[in-house]
Amino acid sequence: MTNQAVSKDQRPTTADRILDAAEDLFAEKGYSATSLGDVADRVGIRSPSLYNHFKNKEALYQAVLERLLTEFSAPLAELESGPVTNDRVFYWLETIVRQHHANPNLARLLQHAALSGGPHTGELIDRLFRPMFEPRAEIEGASISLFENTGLQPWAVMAFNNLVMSYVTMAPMYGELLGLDPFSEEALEKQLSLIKTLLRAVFEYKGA
Amino acid sequence: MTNQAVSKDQRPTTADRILDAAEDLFAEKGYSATSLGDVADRVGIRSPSLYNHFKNKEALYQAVLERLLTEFSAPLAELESGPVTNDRVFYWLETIVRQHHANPNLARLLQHAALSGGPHTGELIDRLFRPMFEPRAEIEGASISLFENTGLQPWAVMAFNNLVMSYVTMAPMYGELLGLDPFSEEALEKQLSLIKTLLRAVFEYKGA
DNA sequence: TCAGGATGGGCGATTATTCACATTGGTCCG
DNA sequence: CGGACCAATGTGAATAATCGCCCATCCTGA
Repeated sequence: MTNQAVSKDQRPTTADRILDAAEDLFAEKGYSATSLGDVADRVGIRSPSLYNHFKNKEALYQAVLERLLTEFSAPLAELESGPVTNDRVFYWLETIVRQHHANPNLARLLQHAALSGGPHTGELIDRLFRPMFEPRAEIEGASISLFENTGLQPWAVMAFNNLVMSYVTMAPMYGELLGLDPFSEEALEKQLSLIKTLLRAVFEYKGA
Repeated sequence: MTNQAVSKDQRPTTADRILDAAEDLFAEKGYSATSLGDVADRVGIRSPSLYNHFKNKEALYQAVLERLLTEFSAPLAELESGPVTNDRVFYWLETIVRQHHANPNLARLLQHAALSGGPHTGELIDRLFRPMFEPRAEIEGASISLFENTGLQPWAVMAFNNLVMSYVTMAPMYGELLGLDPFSEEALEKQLSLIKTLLRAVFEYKGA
């Protein structure tokens, strides 16, 4: 939240403040349950003023989505820029966990889209998930024997991705059960160590 | 969906048909994005008729939730009725995976509630998750060494639960990536074998 | 002076909810 | 057996609130 404008101006432009507010609200309530009145209230303006910056509600949503997608696309591109080794998978996983922890809104937006299967989902699939399932993404080296001939590897990719994203979308509900604010620094460390442990267990597992 | 009335009548009552329709719609769109007109249309009546069976929209939602919670509460109660061994954890996990696969609506409803953090979440926590985190739920036997002194065990419980539920809420989005209808029999087997493999890797993992 | 941005007012559509009324099926009574 | 009652259920019309969106107007800073 509170993404800053890139220019060296000190104050973010109105359009950016609208994007910030809309991002939070779309992520929390979903597209149709978010009213432009709510967005305007949060920015501190009246709702007709929004139309000075965005054509309509749908365009505002698209702009929010665009900003989030570019923000999150870097790590995966980086991973694919070289050979996919165990170490680099670890590093990539840690990066996206930290990224979703720092800004949970993309995961939440994605979850809303997946649930209501709206028209936005197609683009999300192509830009976020498709690259992960390219044949390119096979893990090199013989170190991963667990899913070798089972056809389960794409399913494992999906599972680990779900694990990262559902932490963001579900953890708030577990908050008091765990006795820890899920978005605290301490919780981040715990979730990182859990996920890395799982990944290590997968990598080092030698058949039954 | 299409939960049948328990009585030996052949035709489900109108109230049940309303519950069926509302369950699907609430699960898909969430509470506020679901209109009573949509529900009525799906049942084949006019929206004012709904008020002959439920006091208002909120009461309808509560009734849907109640029916789902009782439907899903059996397996966990069963698990807790005896010593928690590895084998019984496997069996429990398989049972709830099959259950969510057969009716994805509880997971979807839960995800909506978690995202918008509405007033419904408290009850859900208490009735579904709290039991899993009771001290009772420690796994007996020395076979699980992975999380022994790390304090990660509740986090692992959350992680596996997220894994099961996010399959239901996210898999439709992966559908074409996996090349398989996520709710087909074949996909169920794949997801079962993946989750059991992960659990086995966790159980059998012996330190770093 | 002028353009970008904010505003109040208002329009048409949708929503949850209410209410008076029609229809129905079954039960009781003569 | 027939008709009178009744409770349950469905319906159209209407209401108040909210929503996305448009427009004429106004303010302000360069």
